[in-house]
Amino acid sequence: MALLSITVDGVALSVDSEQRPTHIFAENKEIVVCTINGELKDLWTDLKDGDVVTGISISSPQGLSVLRHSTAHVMAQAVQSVFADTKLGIGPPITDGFYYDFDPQKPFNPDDLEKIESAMRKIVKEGQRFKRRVTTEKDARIELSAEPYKCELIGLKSGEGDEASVEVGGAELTIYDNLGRDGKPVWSDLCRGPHLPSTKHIPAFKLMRSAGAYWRGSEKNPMLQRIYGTAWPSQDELNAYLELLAEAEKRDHRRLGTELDLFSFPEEIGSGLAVFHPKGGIVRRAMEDYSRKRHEDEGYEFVYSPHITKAALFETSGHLDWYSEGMYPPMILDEEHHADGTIKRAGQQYYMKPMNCPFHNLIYRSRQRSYRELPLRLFEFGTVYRYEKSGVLHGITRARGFTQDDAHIYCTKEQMPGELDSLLTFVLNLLRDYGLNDFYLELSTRNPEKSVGEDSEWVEATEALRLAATKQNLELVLDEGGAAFYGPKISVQAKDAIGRTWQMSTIQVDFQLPQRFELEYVANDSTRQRPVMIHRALFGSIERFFGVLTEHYSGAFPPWLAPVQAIGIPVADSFTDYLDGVMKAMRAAGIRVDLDTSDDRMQKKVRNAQLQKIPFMVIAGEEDQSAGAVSFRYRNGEQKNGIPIAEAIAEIQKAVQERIQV
RNA sequence: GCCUCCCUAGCUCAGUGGUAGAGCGACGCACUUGUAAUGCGUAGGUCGUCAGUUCAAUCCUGACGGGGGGCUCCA
Repeated sequence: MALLSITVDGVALSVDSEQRPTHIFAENKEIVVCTINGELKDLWTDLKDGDVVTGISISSPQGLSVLRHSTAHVMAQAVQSVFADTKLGIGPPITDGFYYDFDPQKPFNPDDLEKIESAMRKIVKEGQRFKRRVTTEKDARIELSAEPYKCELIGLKSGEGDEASVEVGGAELTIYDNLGRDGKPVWSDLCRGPHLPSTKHIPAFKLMRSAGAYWRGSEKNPMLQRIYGTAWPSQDELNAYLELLAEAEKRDHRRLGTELDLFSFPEEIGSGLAVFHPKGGIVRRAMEDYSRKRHEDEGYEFVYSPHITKAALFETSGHLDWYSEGMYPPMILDEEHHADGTIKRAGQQYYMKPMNCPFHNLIYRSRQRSYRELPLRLFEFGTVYRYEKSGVLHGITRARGFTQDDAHIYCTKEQMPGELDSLLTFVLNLLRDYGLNDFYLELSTRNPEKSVGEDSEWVEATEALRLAATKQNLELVLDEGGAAFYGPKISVQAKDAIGRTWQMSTIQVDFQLPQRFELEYVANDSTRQRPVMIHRALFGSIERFFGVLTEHYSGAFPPWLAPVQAIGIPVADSFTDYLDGVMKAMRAAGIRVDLDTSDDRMQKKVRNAQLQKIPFMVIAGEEDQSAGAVSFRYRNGEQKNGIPIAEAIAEIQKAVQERIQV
């Protein structure tokens, strides 16, 4: 028997030539796949002399991907066993799980998912081995003649980067056979691999939902049925993941919006159009007031513009050419008709504004501008209307009418780097004030095929953005070619309390609009120059930011944002008058208070206040009254008794002023 | 826009081809209580809208409106 000299996890070993990684790592159940000479391979791969083998744990990022990809295969096998005549699409791993696209006779329903899941459990229990087999394009086409989508993929073998590469992206065209107990293939799928050694290595999985999805991601293609699933190295990790989802559902802003009486979407108004109730109104106003104050401090000037405009403005800006399908259709005014219905006099078209920048440009252009005025920073809480496709609406975070905290900065080329730098610092600090602390930045650069402007302009602006970003000491992710056609941008991504990422602020350089609006300033040498224009929004939309904060805080807003900052709860009715006096003093001190004078027992009042997530419960009974004091109960259940009234007021005021969470 | 599921009281949800029920909430009465639900009672619904099938529709079918989950999109 021949011996091979190989390196395993950095240690030189001699093994006999029959040995494969699965034998070498047999002791360590965590190892489910390996790299051989740097390439990710099955544990069943044949070894050669000199190979460098490294075991990959199921819990590592690569291991998780393989686990999830293999689980997708098991699901596909189960689907075809339960629903014969189902054609296969693709089935890659994704964050936290996997999906597989199918073309079934009938779309799946929730009962089907249960059937599929139990078929999967059977396959997992059988411990089918995943066996790699190299094939040729010709043979594969014959073998997969019943799988039209797979055949389409074979032709795309060289395709890189898209999800289909999981199937056919490797150097060789390969098929994975699942071997039954007798060692014979029970199911096969065109796939690049690698896979777990066997289906028995899938510790914990669950099917989540089915959904429609366009074949290969294009709406021009037929729609397939996608099933999403999740898979984890242990049942505990699966449970933790499911708990996270349950937690996310509990803090869903749409649910909290109803529970806390913040806002609603009356059907009568229309899809994607919200009304804010008094309590939501308080939160929103607190958000706006603080933002306004900070912008004032930062040298912004406040402007206002109308909600509708004649078409010409959006012709100048170009929006009617590019985005008219995203705009509400025009109102036609003053049109006159002949008796036969033909047009006697053409009307004027007015549009709802989908953005504010053209208006701000008109303000800039309303008179001659001097270099001494720059940078000119125009700010507006501008309400815009966009005809979003019905399927994309999502509560208050993706609506058809919303208000941007929109500003446009006009500056000289020389001022741009400094302006971007201070702007980014301002943005991040403001977001921190609202309680978001975990950020990364994304720099979107030019797509040469779809962009306007000079190379030198792009380079200059992109470098200025990059420099500003680098200074923040935050992770910077490059979004190559992801810029809008008119200029590069930085976006701030923020992580919320349960680790979800939200795209927040954007800072965008625009080479297009100053030109289209012929914006100019008079430079110190009397020449006319074109200013640089920077678009920026911190919240993006106030409504969306409201929704994000609601989910981030799970409705338990910090005192400065809370609709009711303190609620008075008498131990019994006889203390209501005393507490009313305390509440009046608090109100006079600028605190938003409520007094619970209902018939409920004190315990019930505490419960209600707790469910309303009110930061301070101010409780008073005999002991407090005789001491001229109150007792606090906080949202976390802690309490503090016998606080003199003045101290109680000071404590609340301090929390509000310092915008701390309690 | 596309696929799919859903719409019953203010909220959360049961239920049936013969015009409906619970819990919470609201309102009333009694009770007067020190940190997450006191008891009793009352009111509240043309079962999203409009058509169709049927002797009969909240239930079946269709269209429309609104919503959920995805896909595509997101200036």
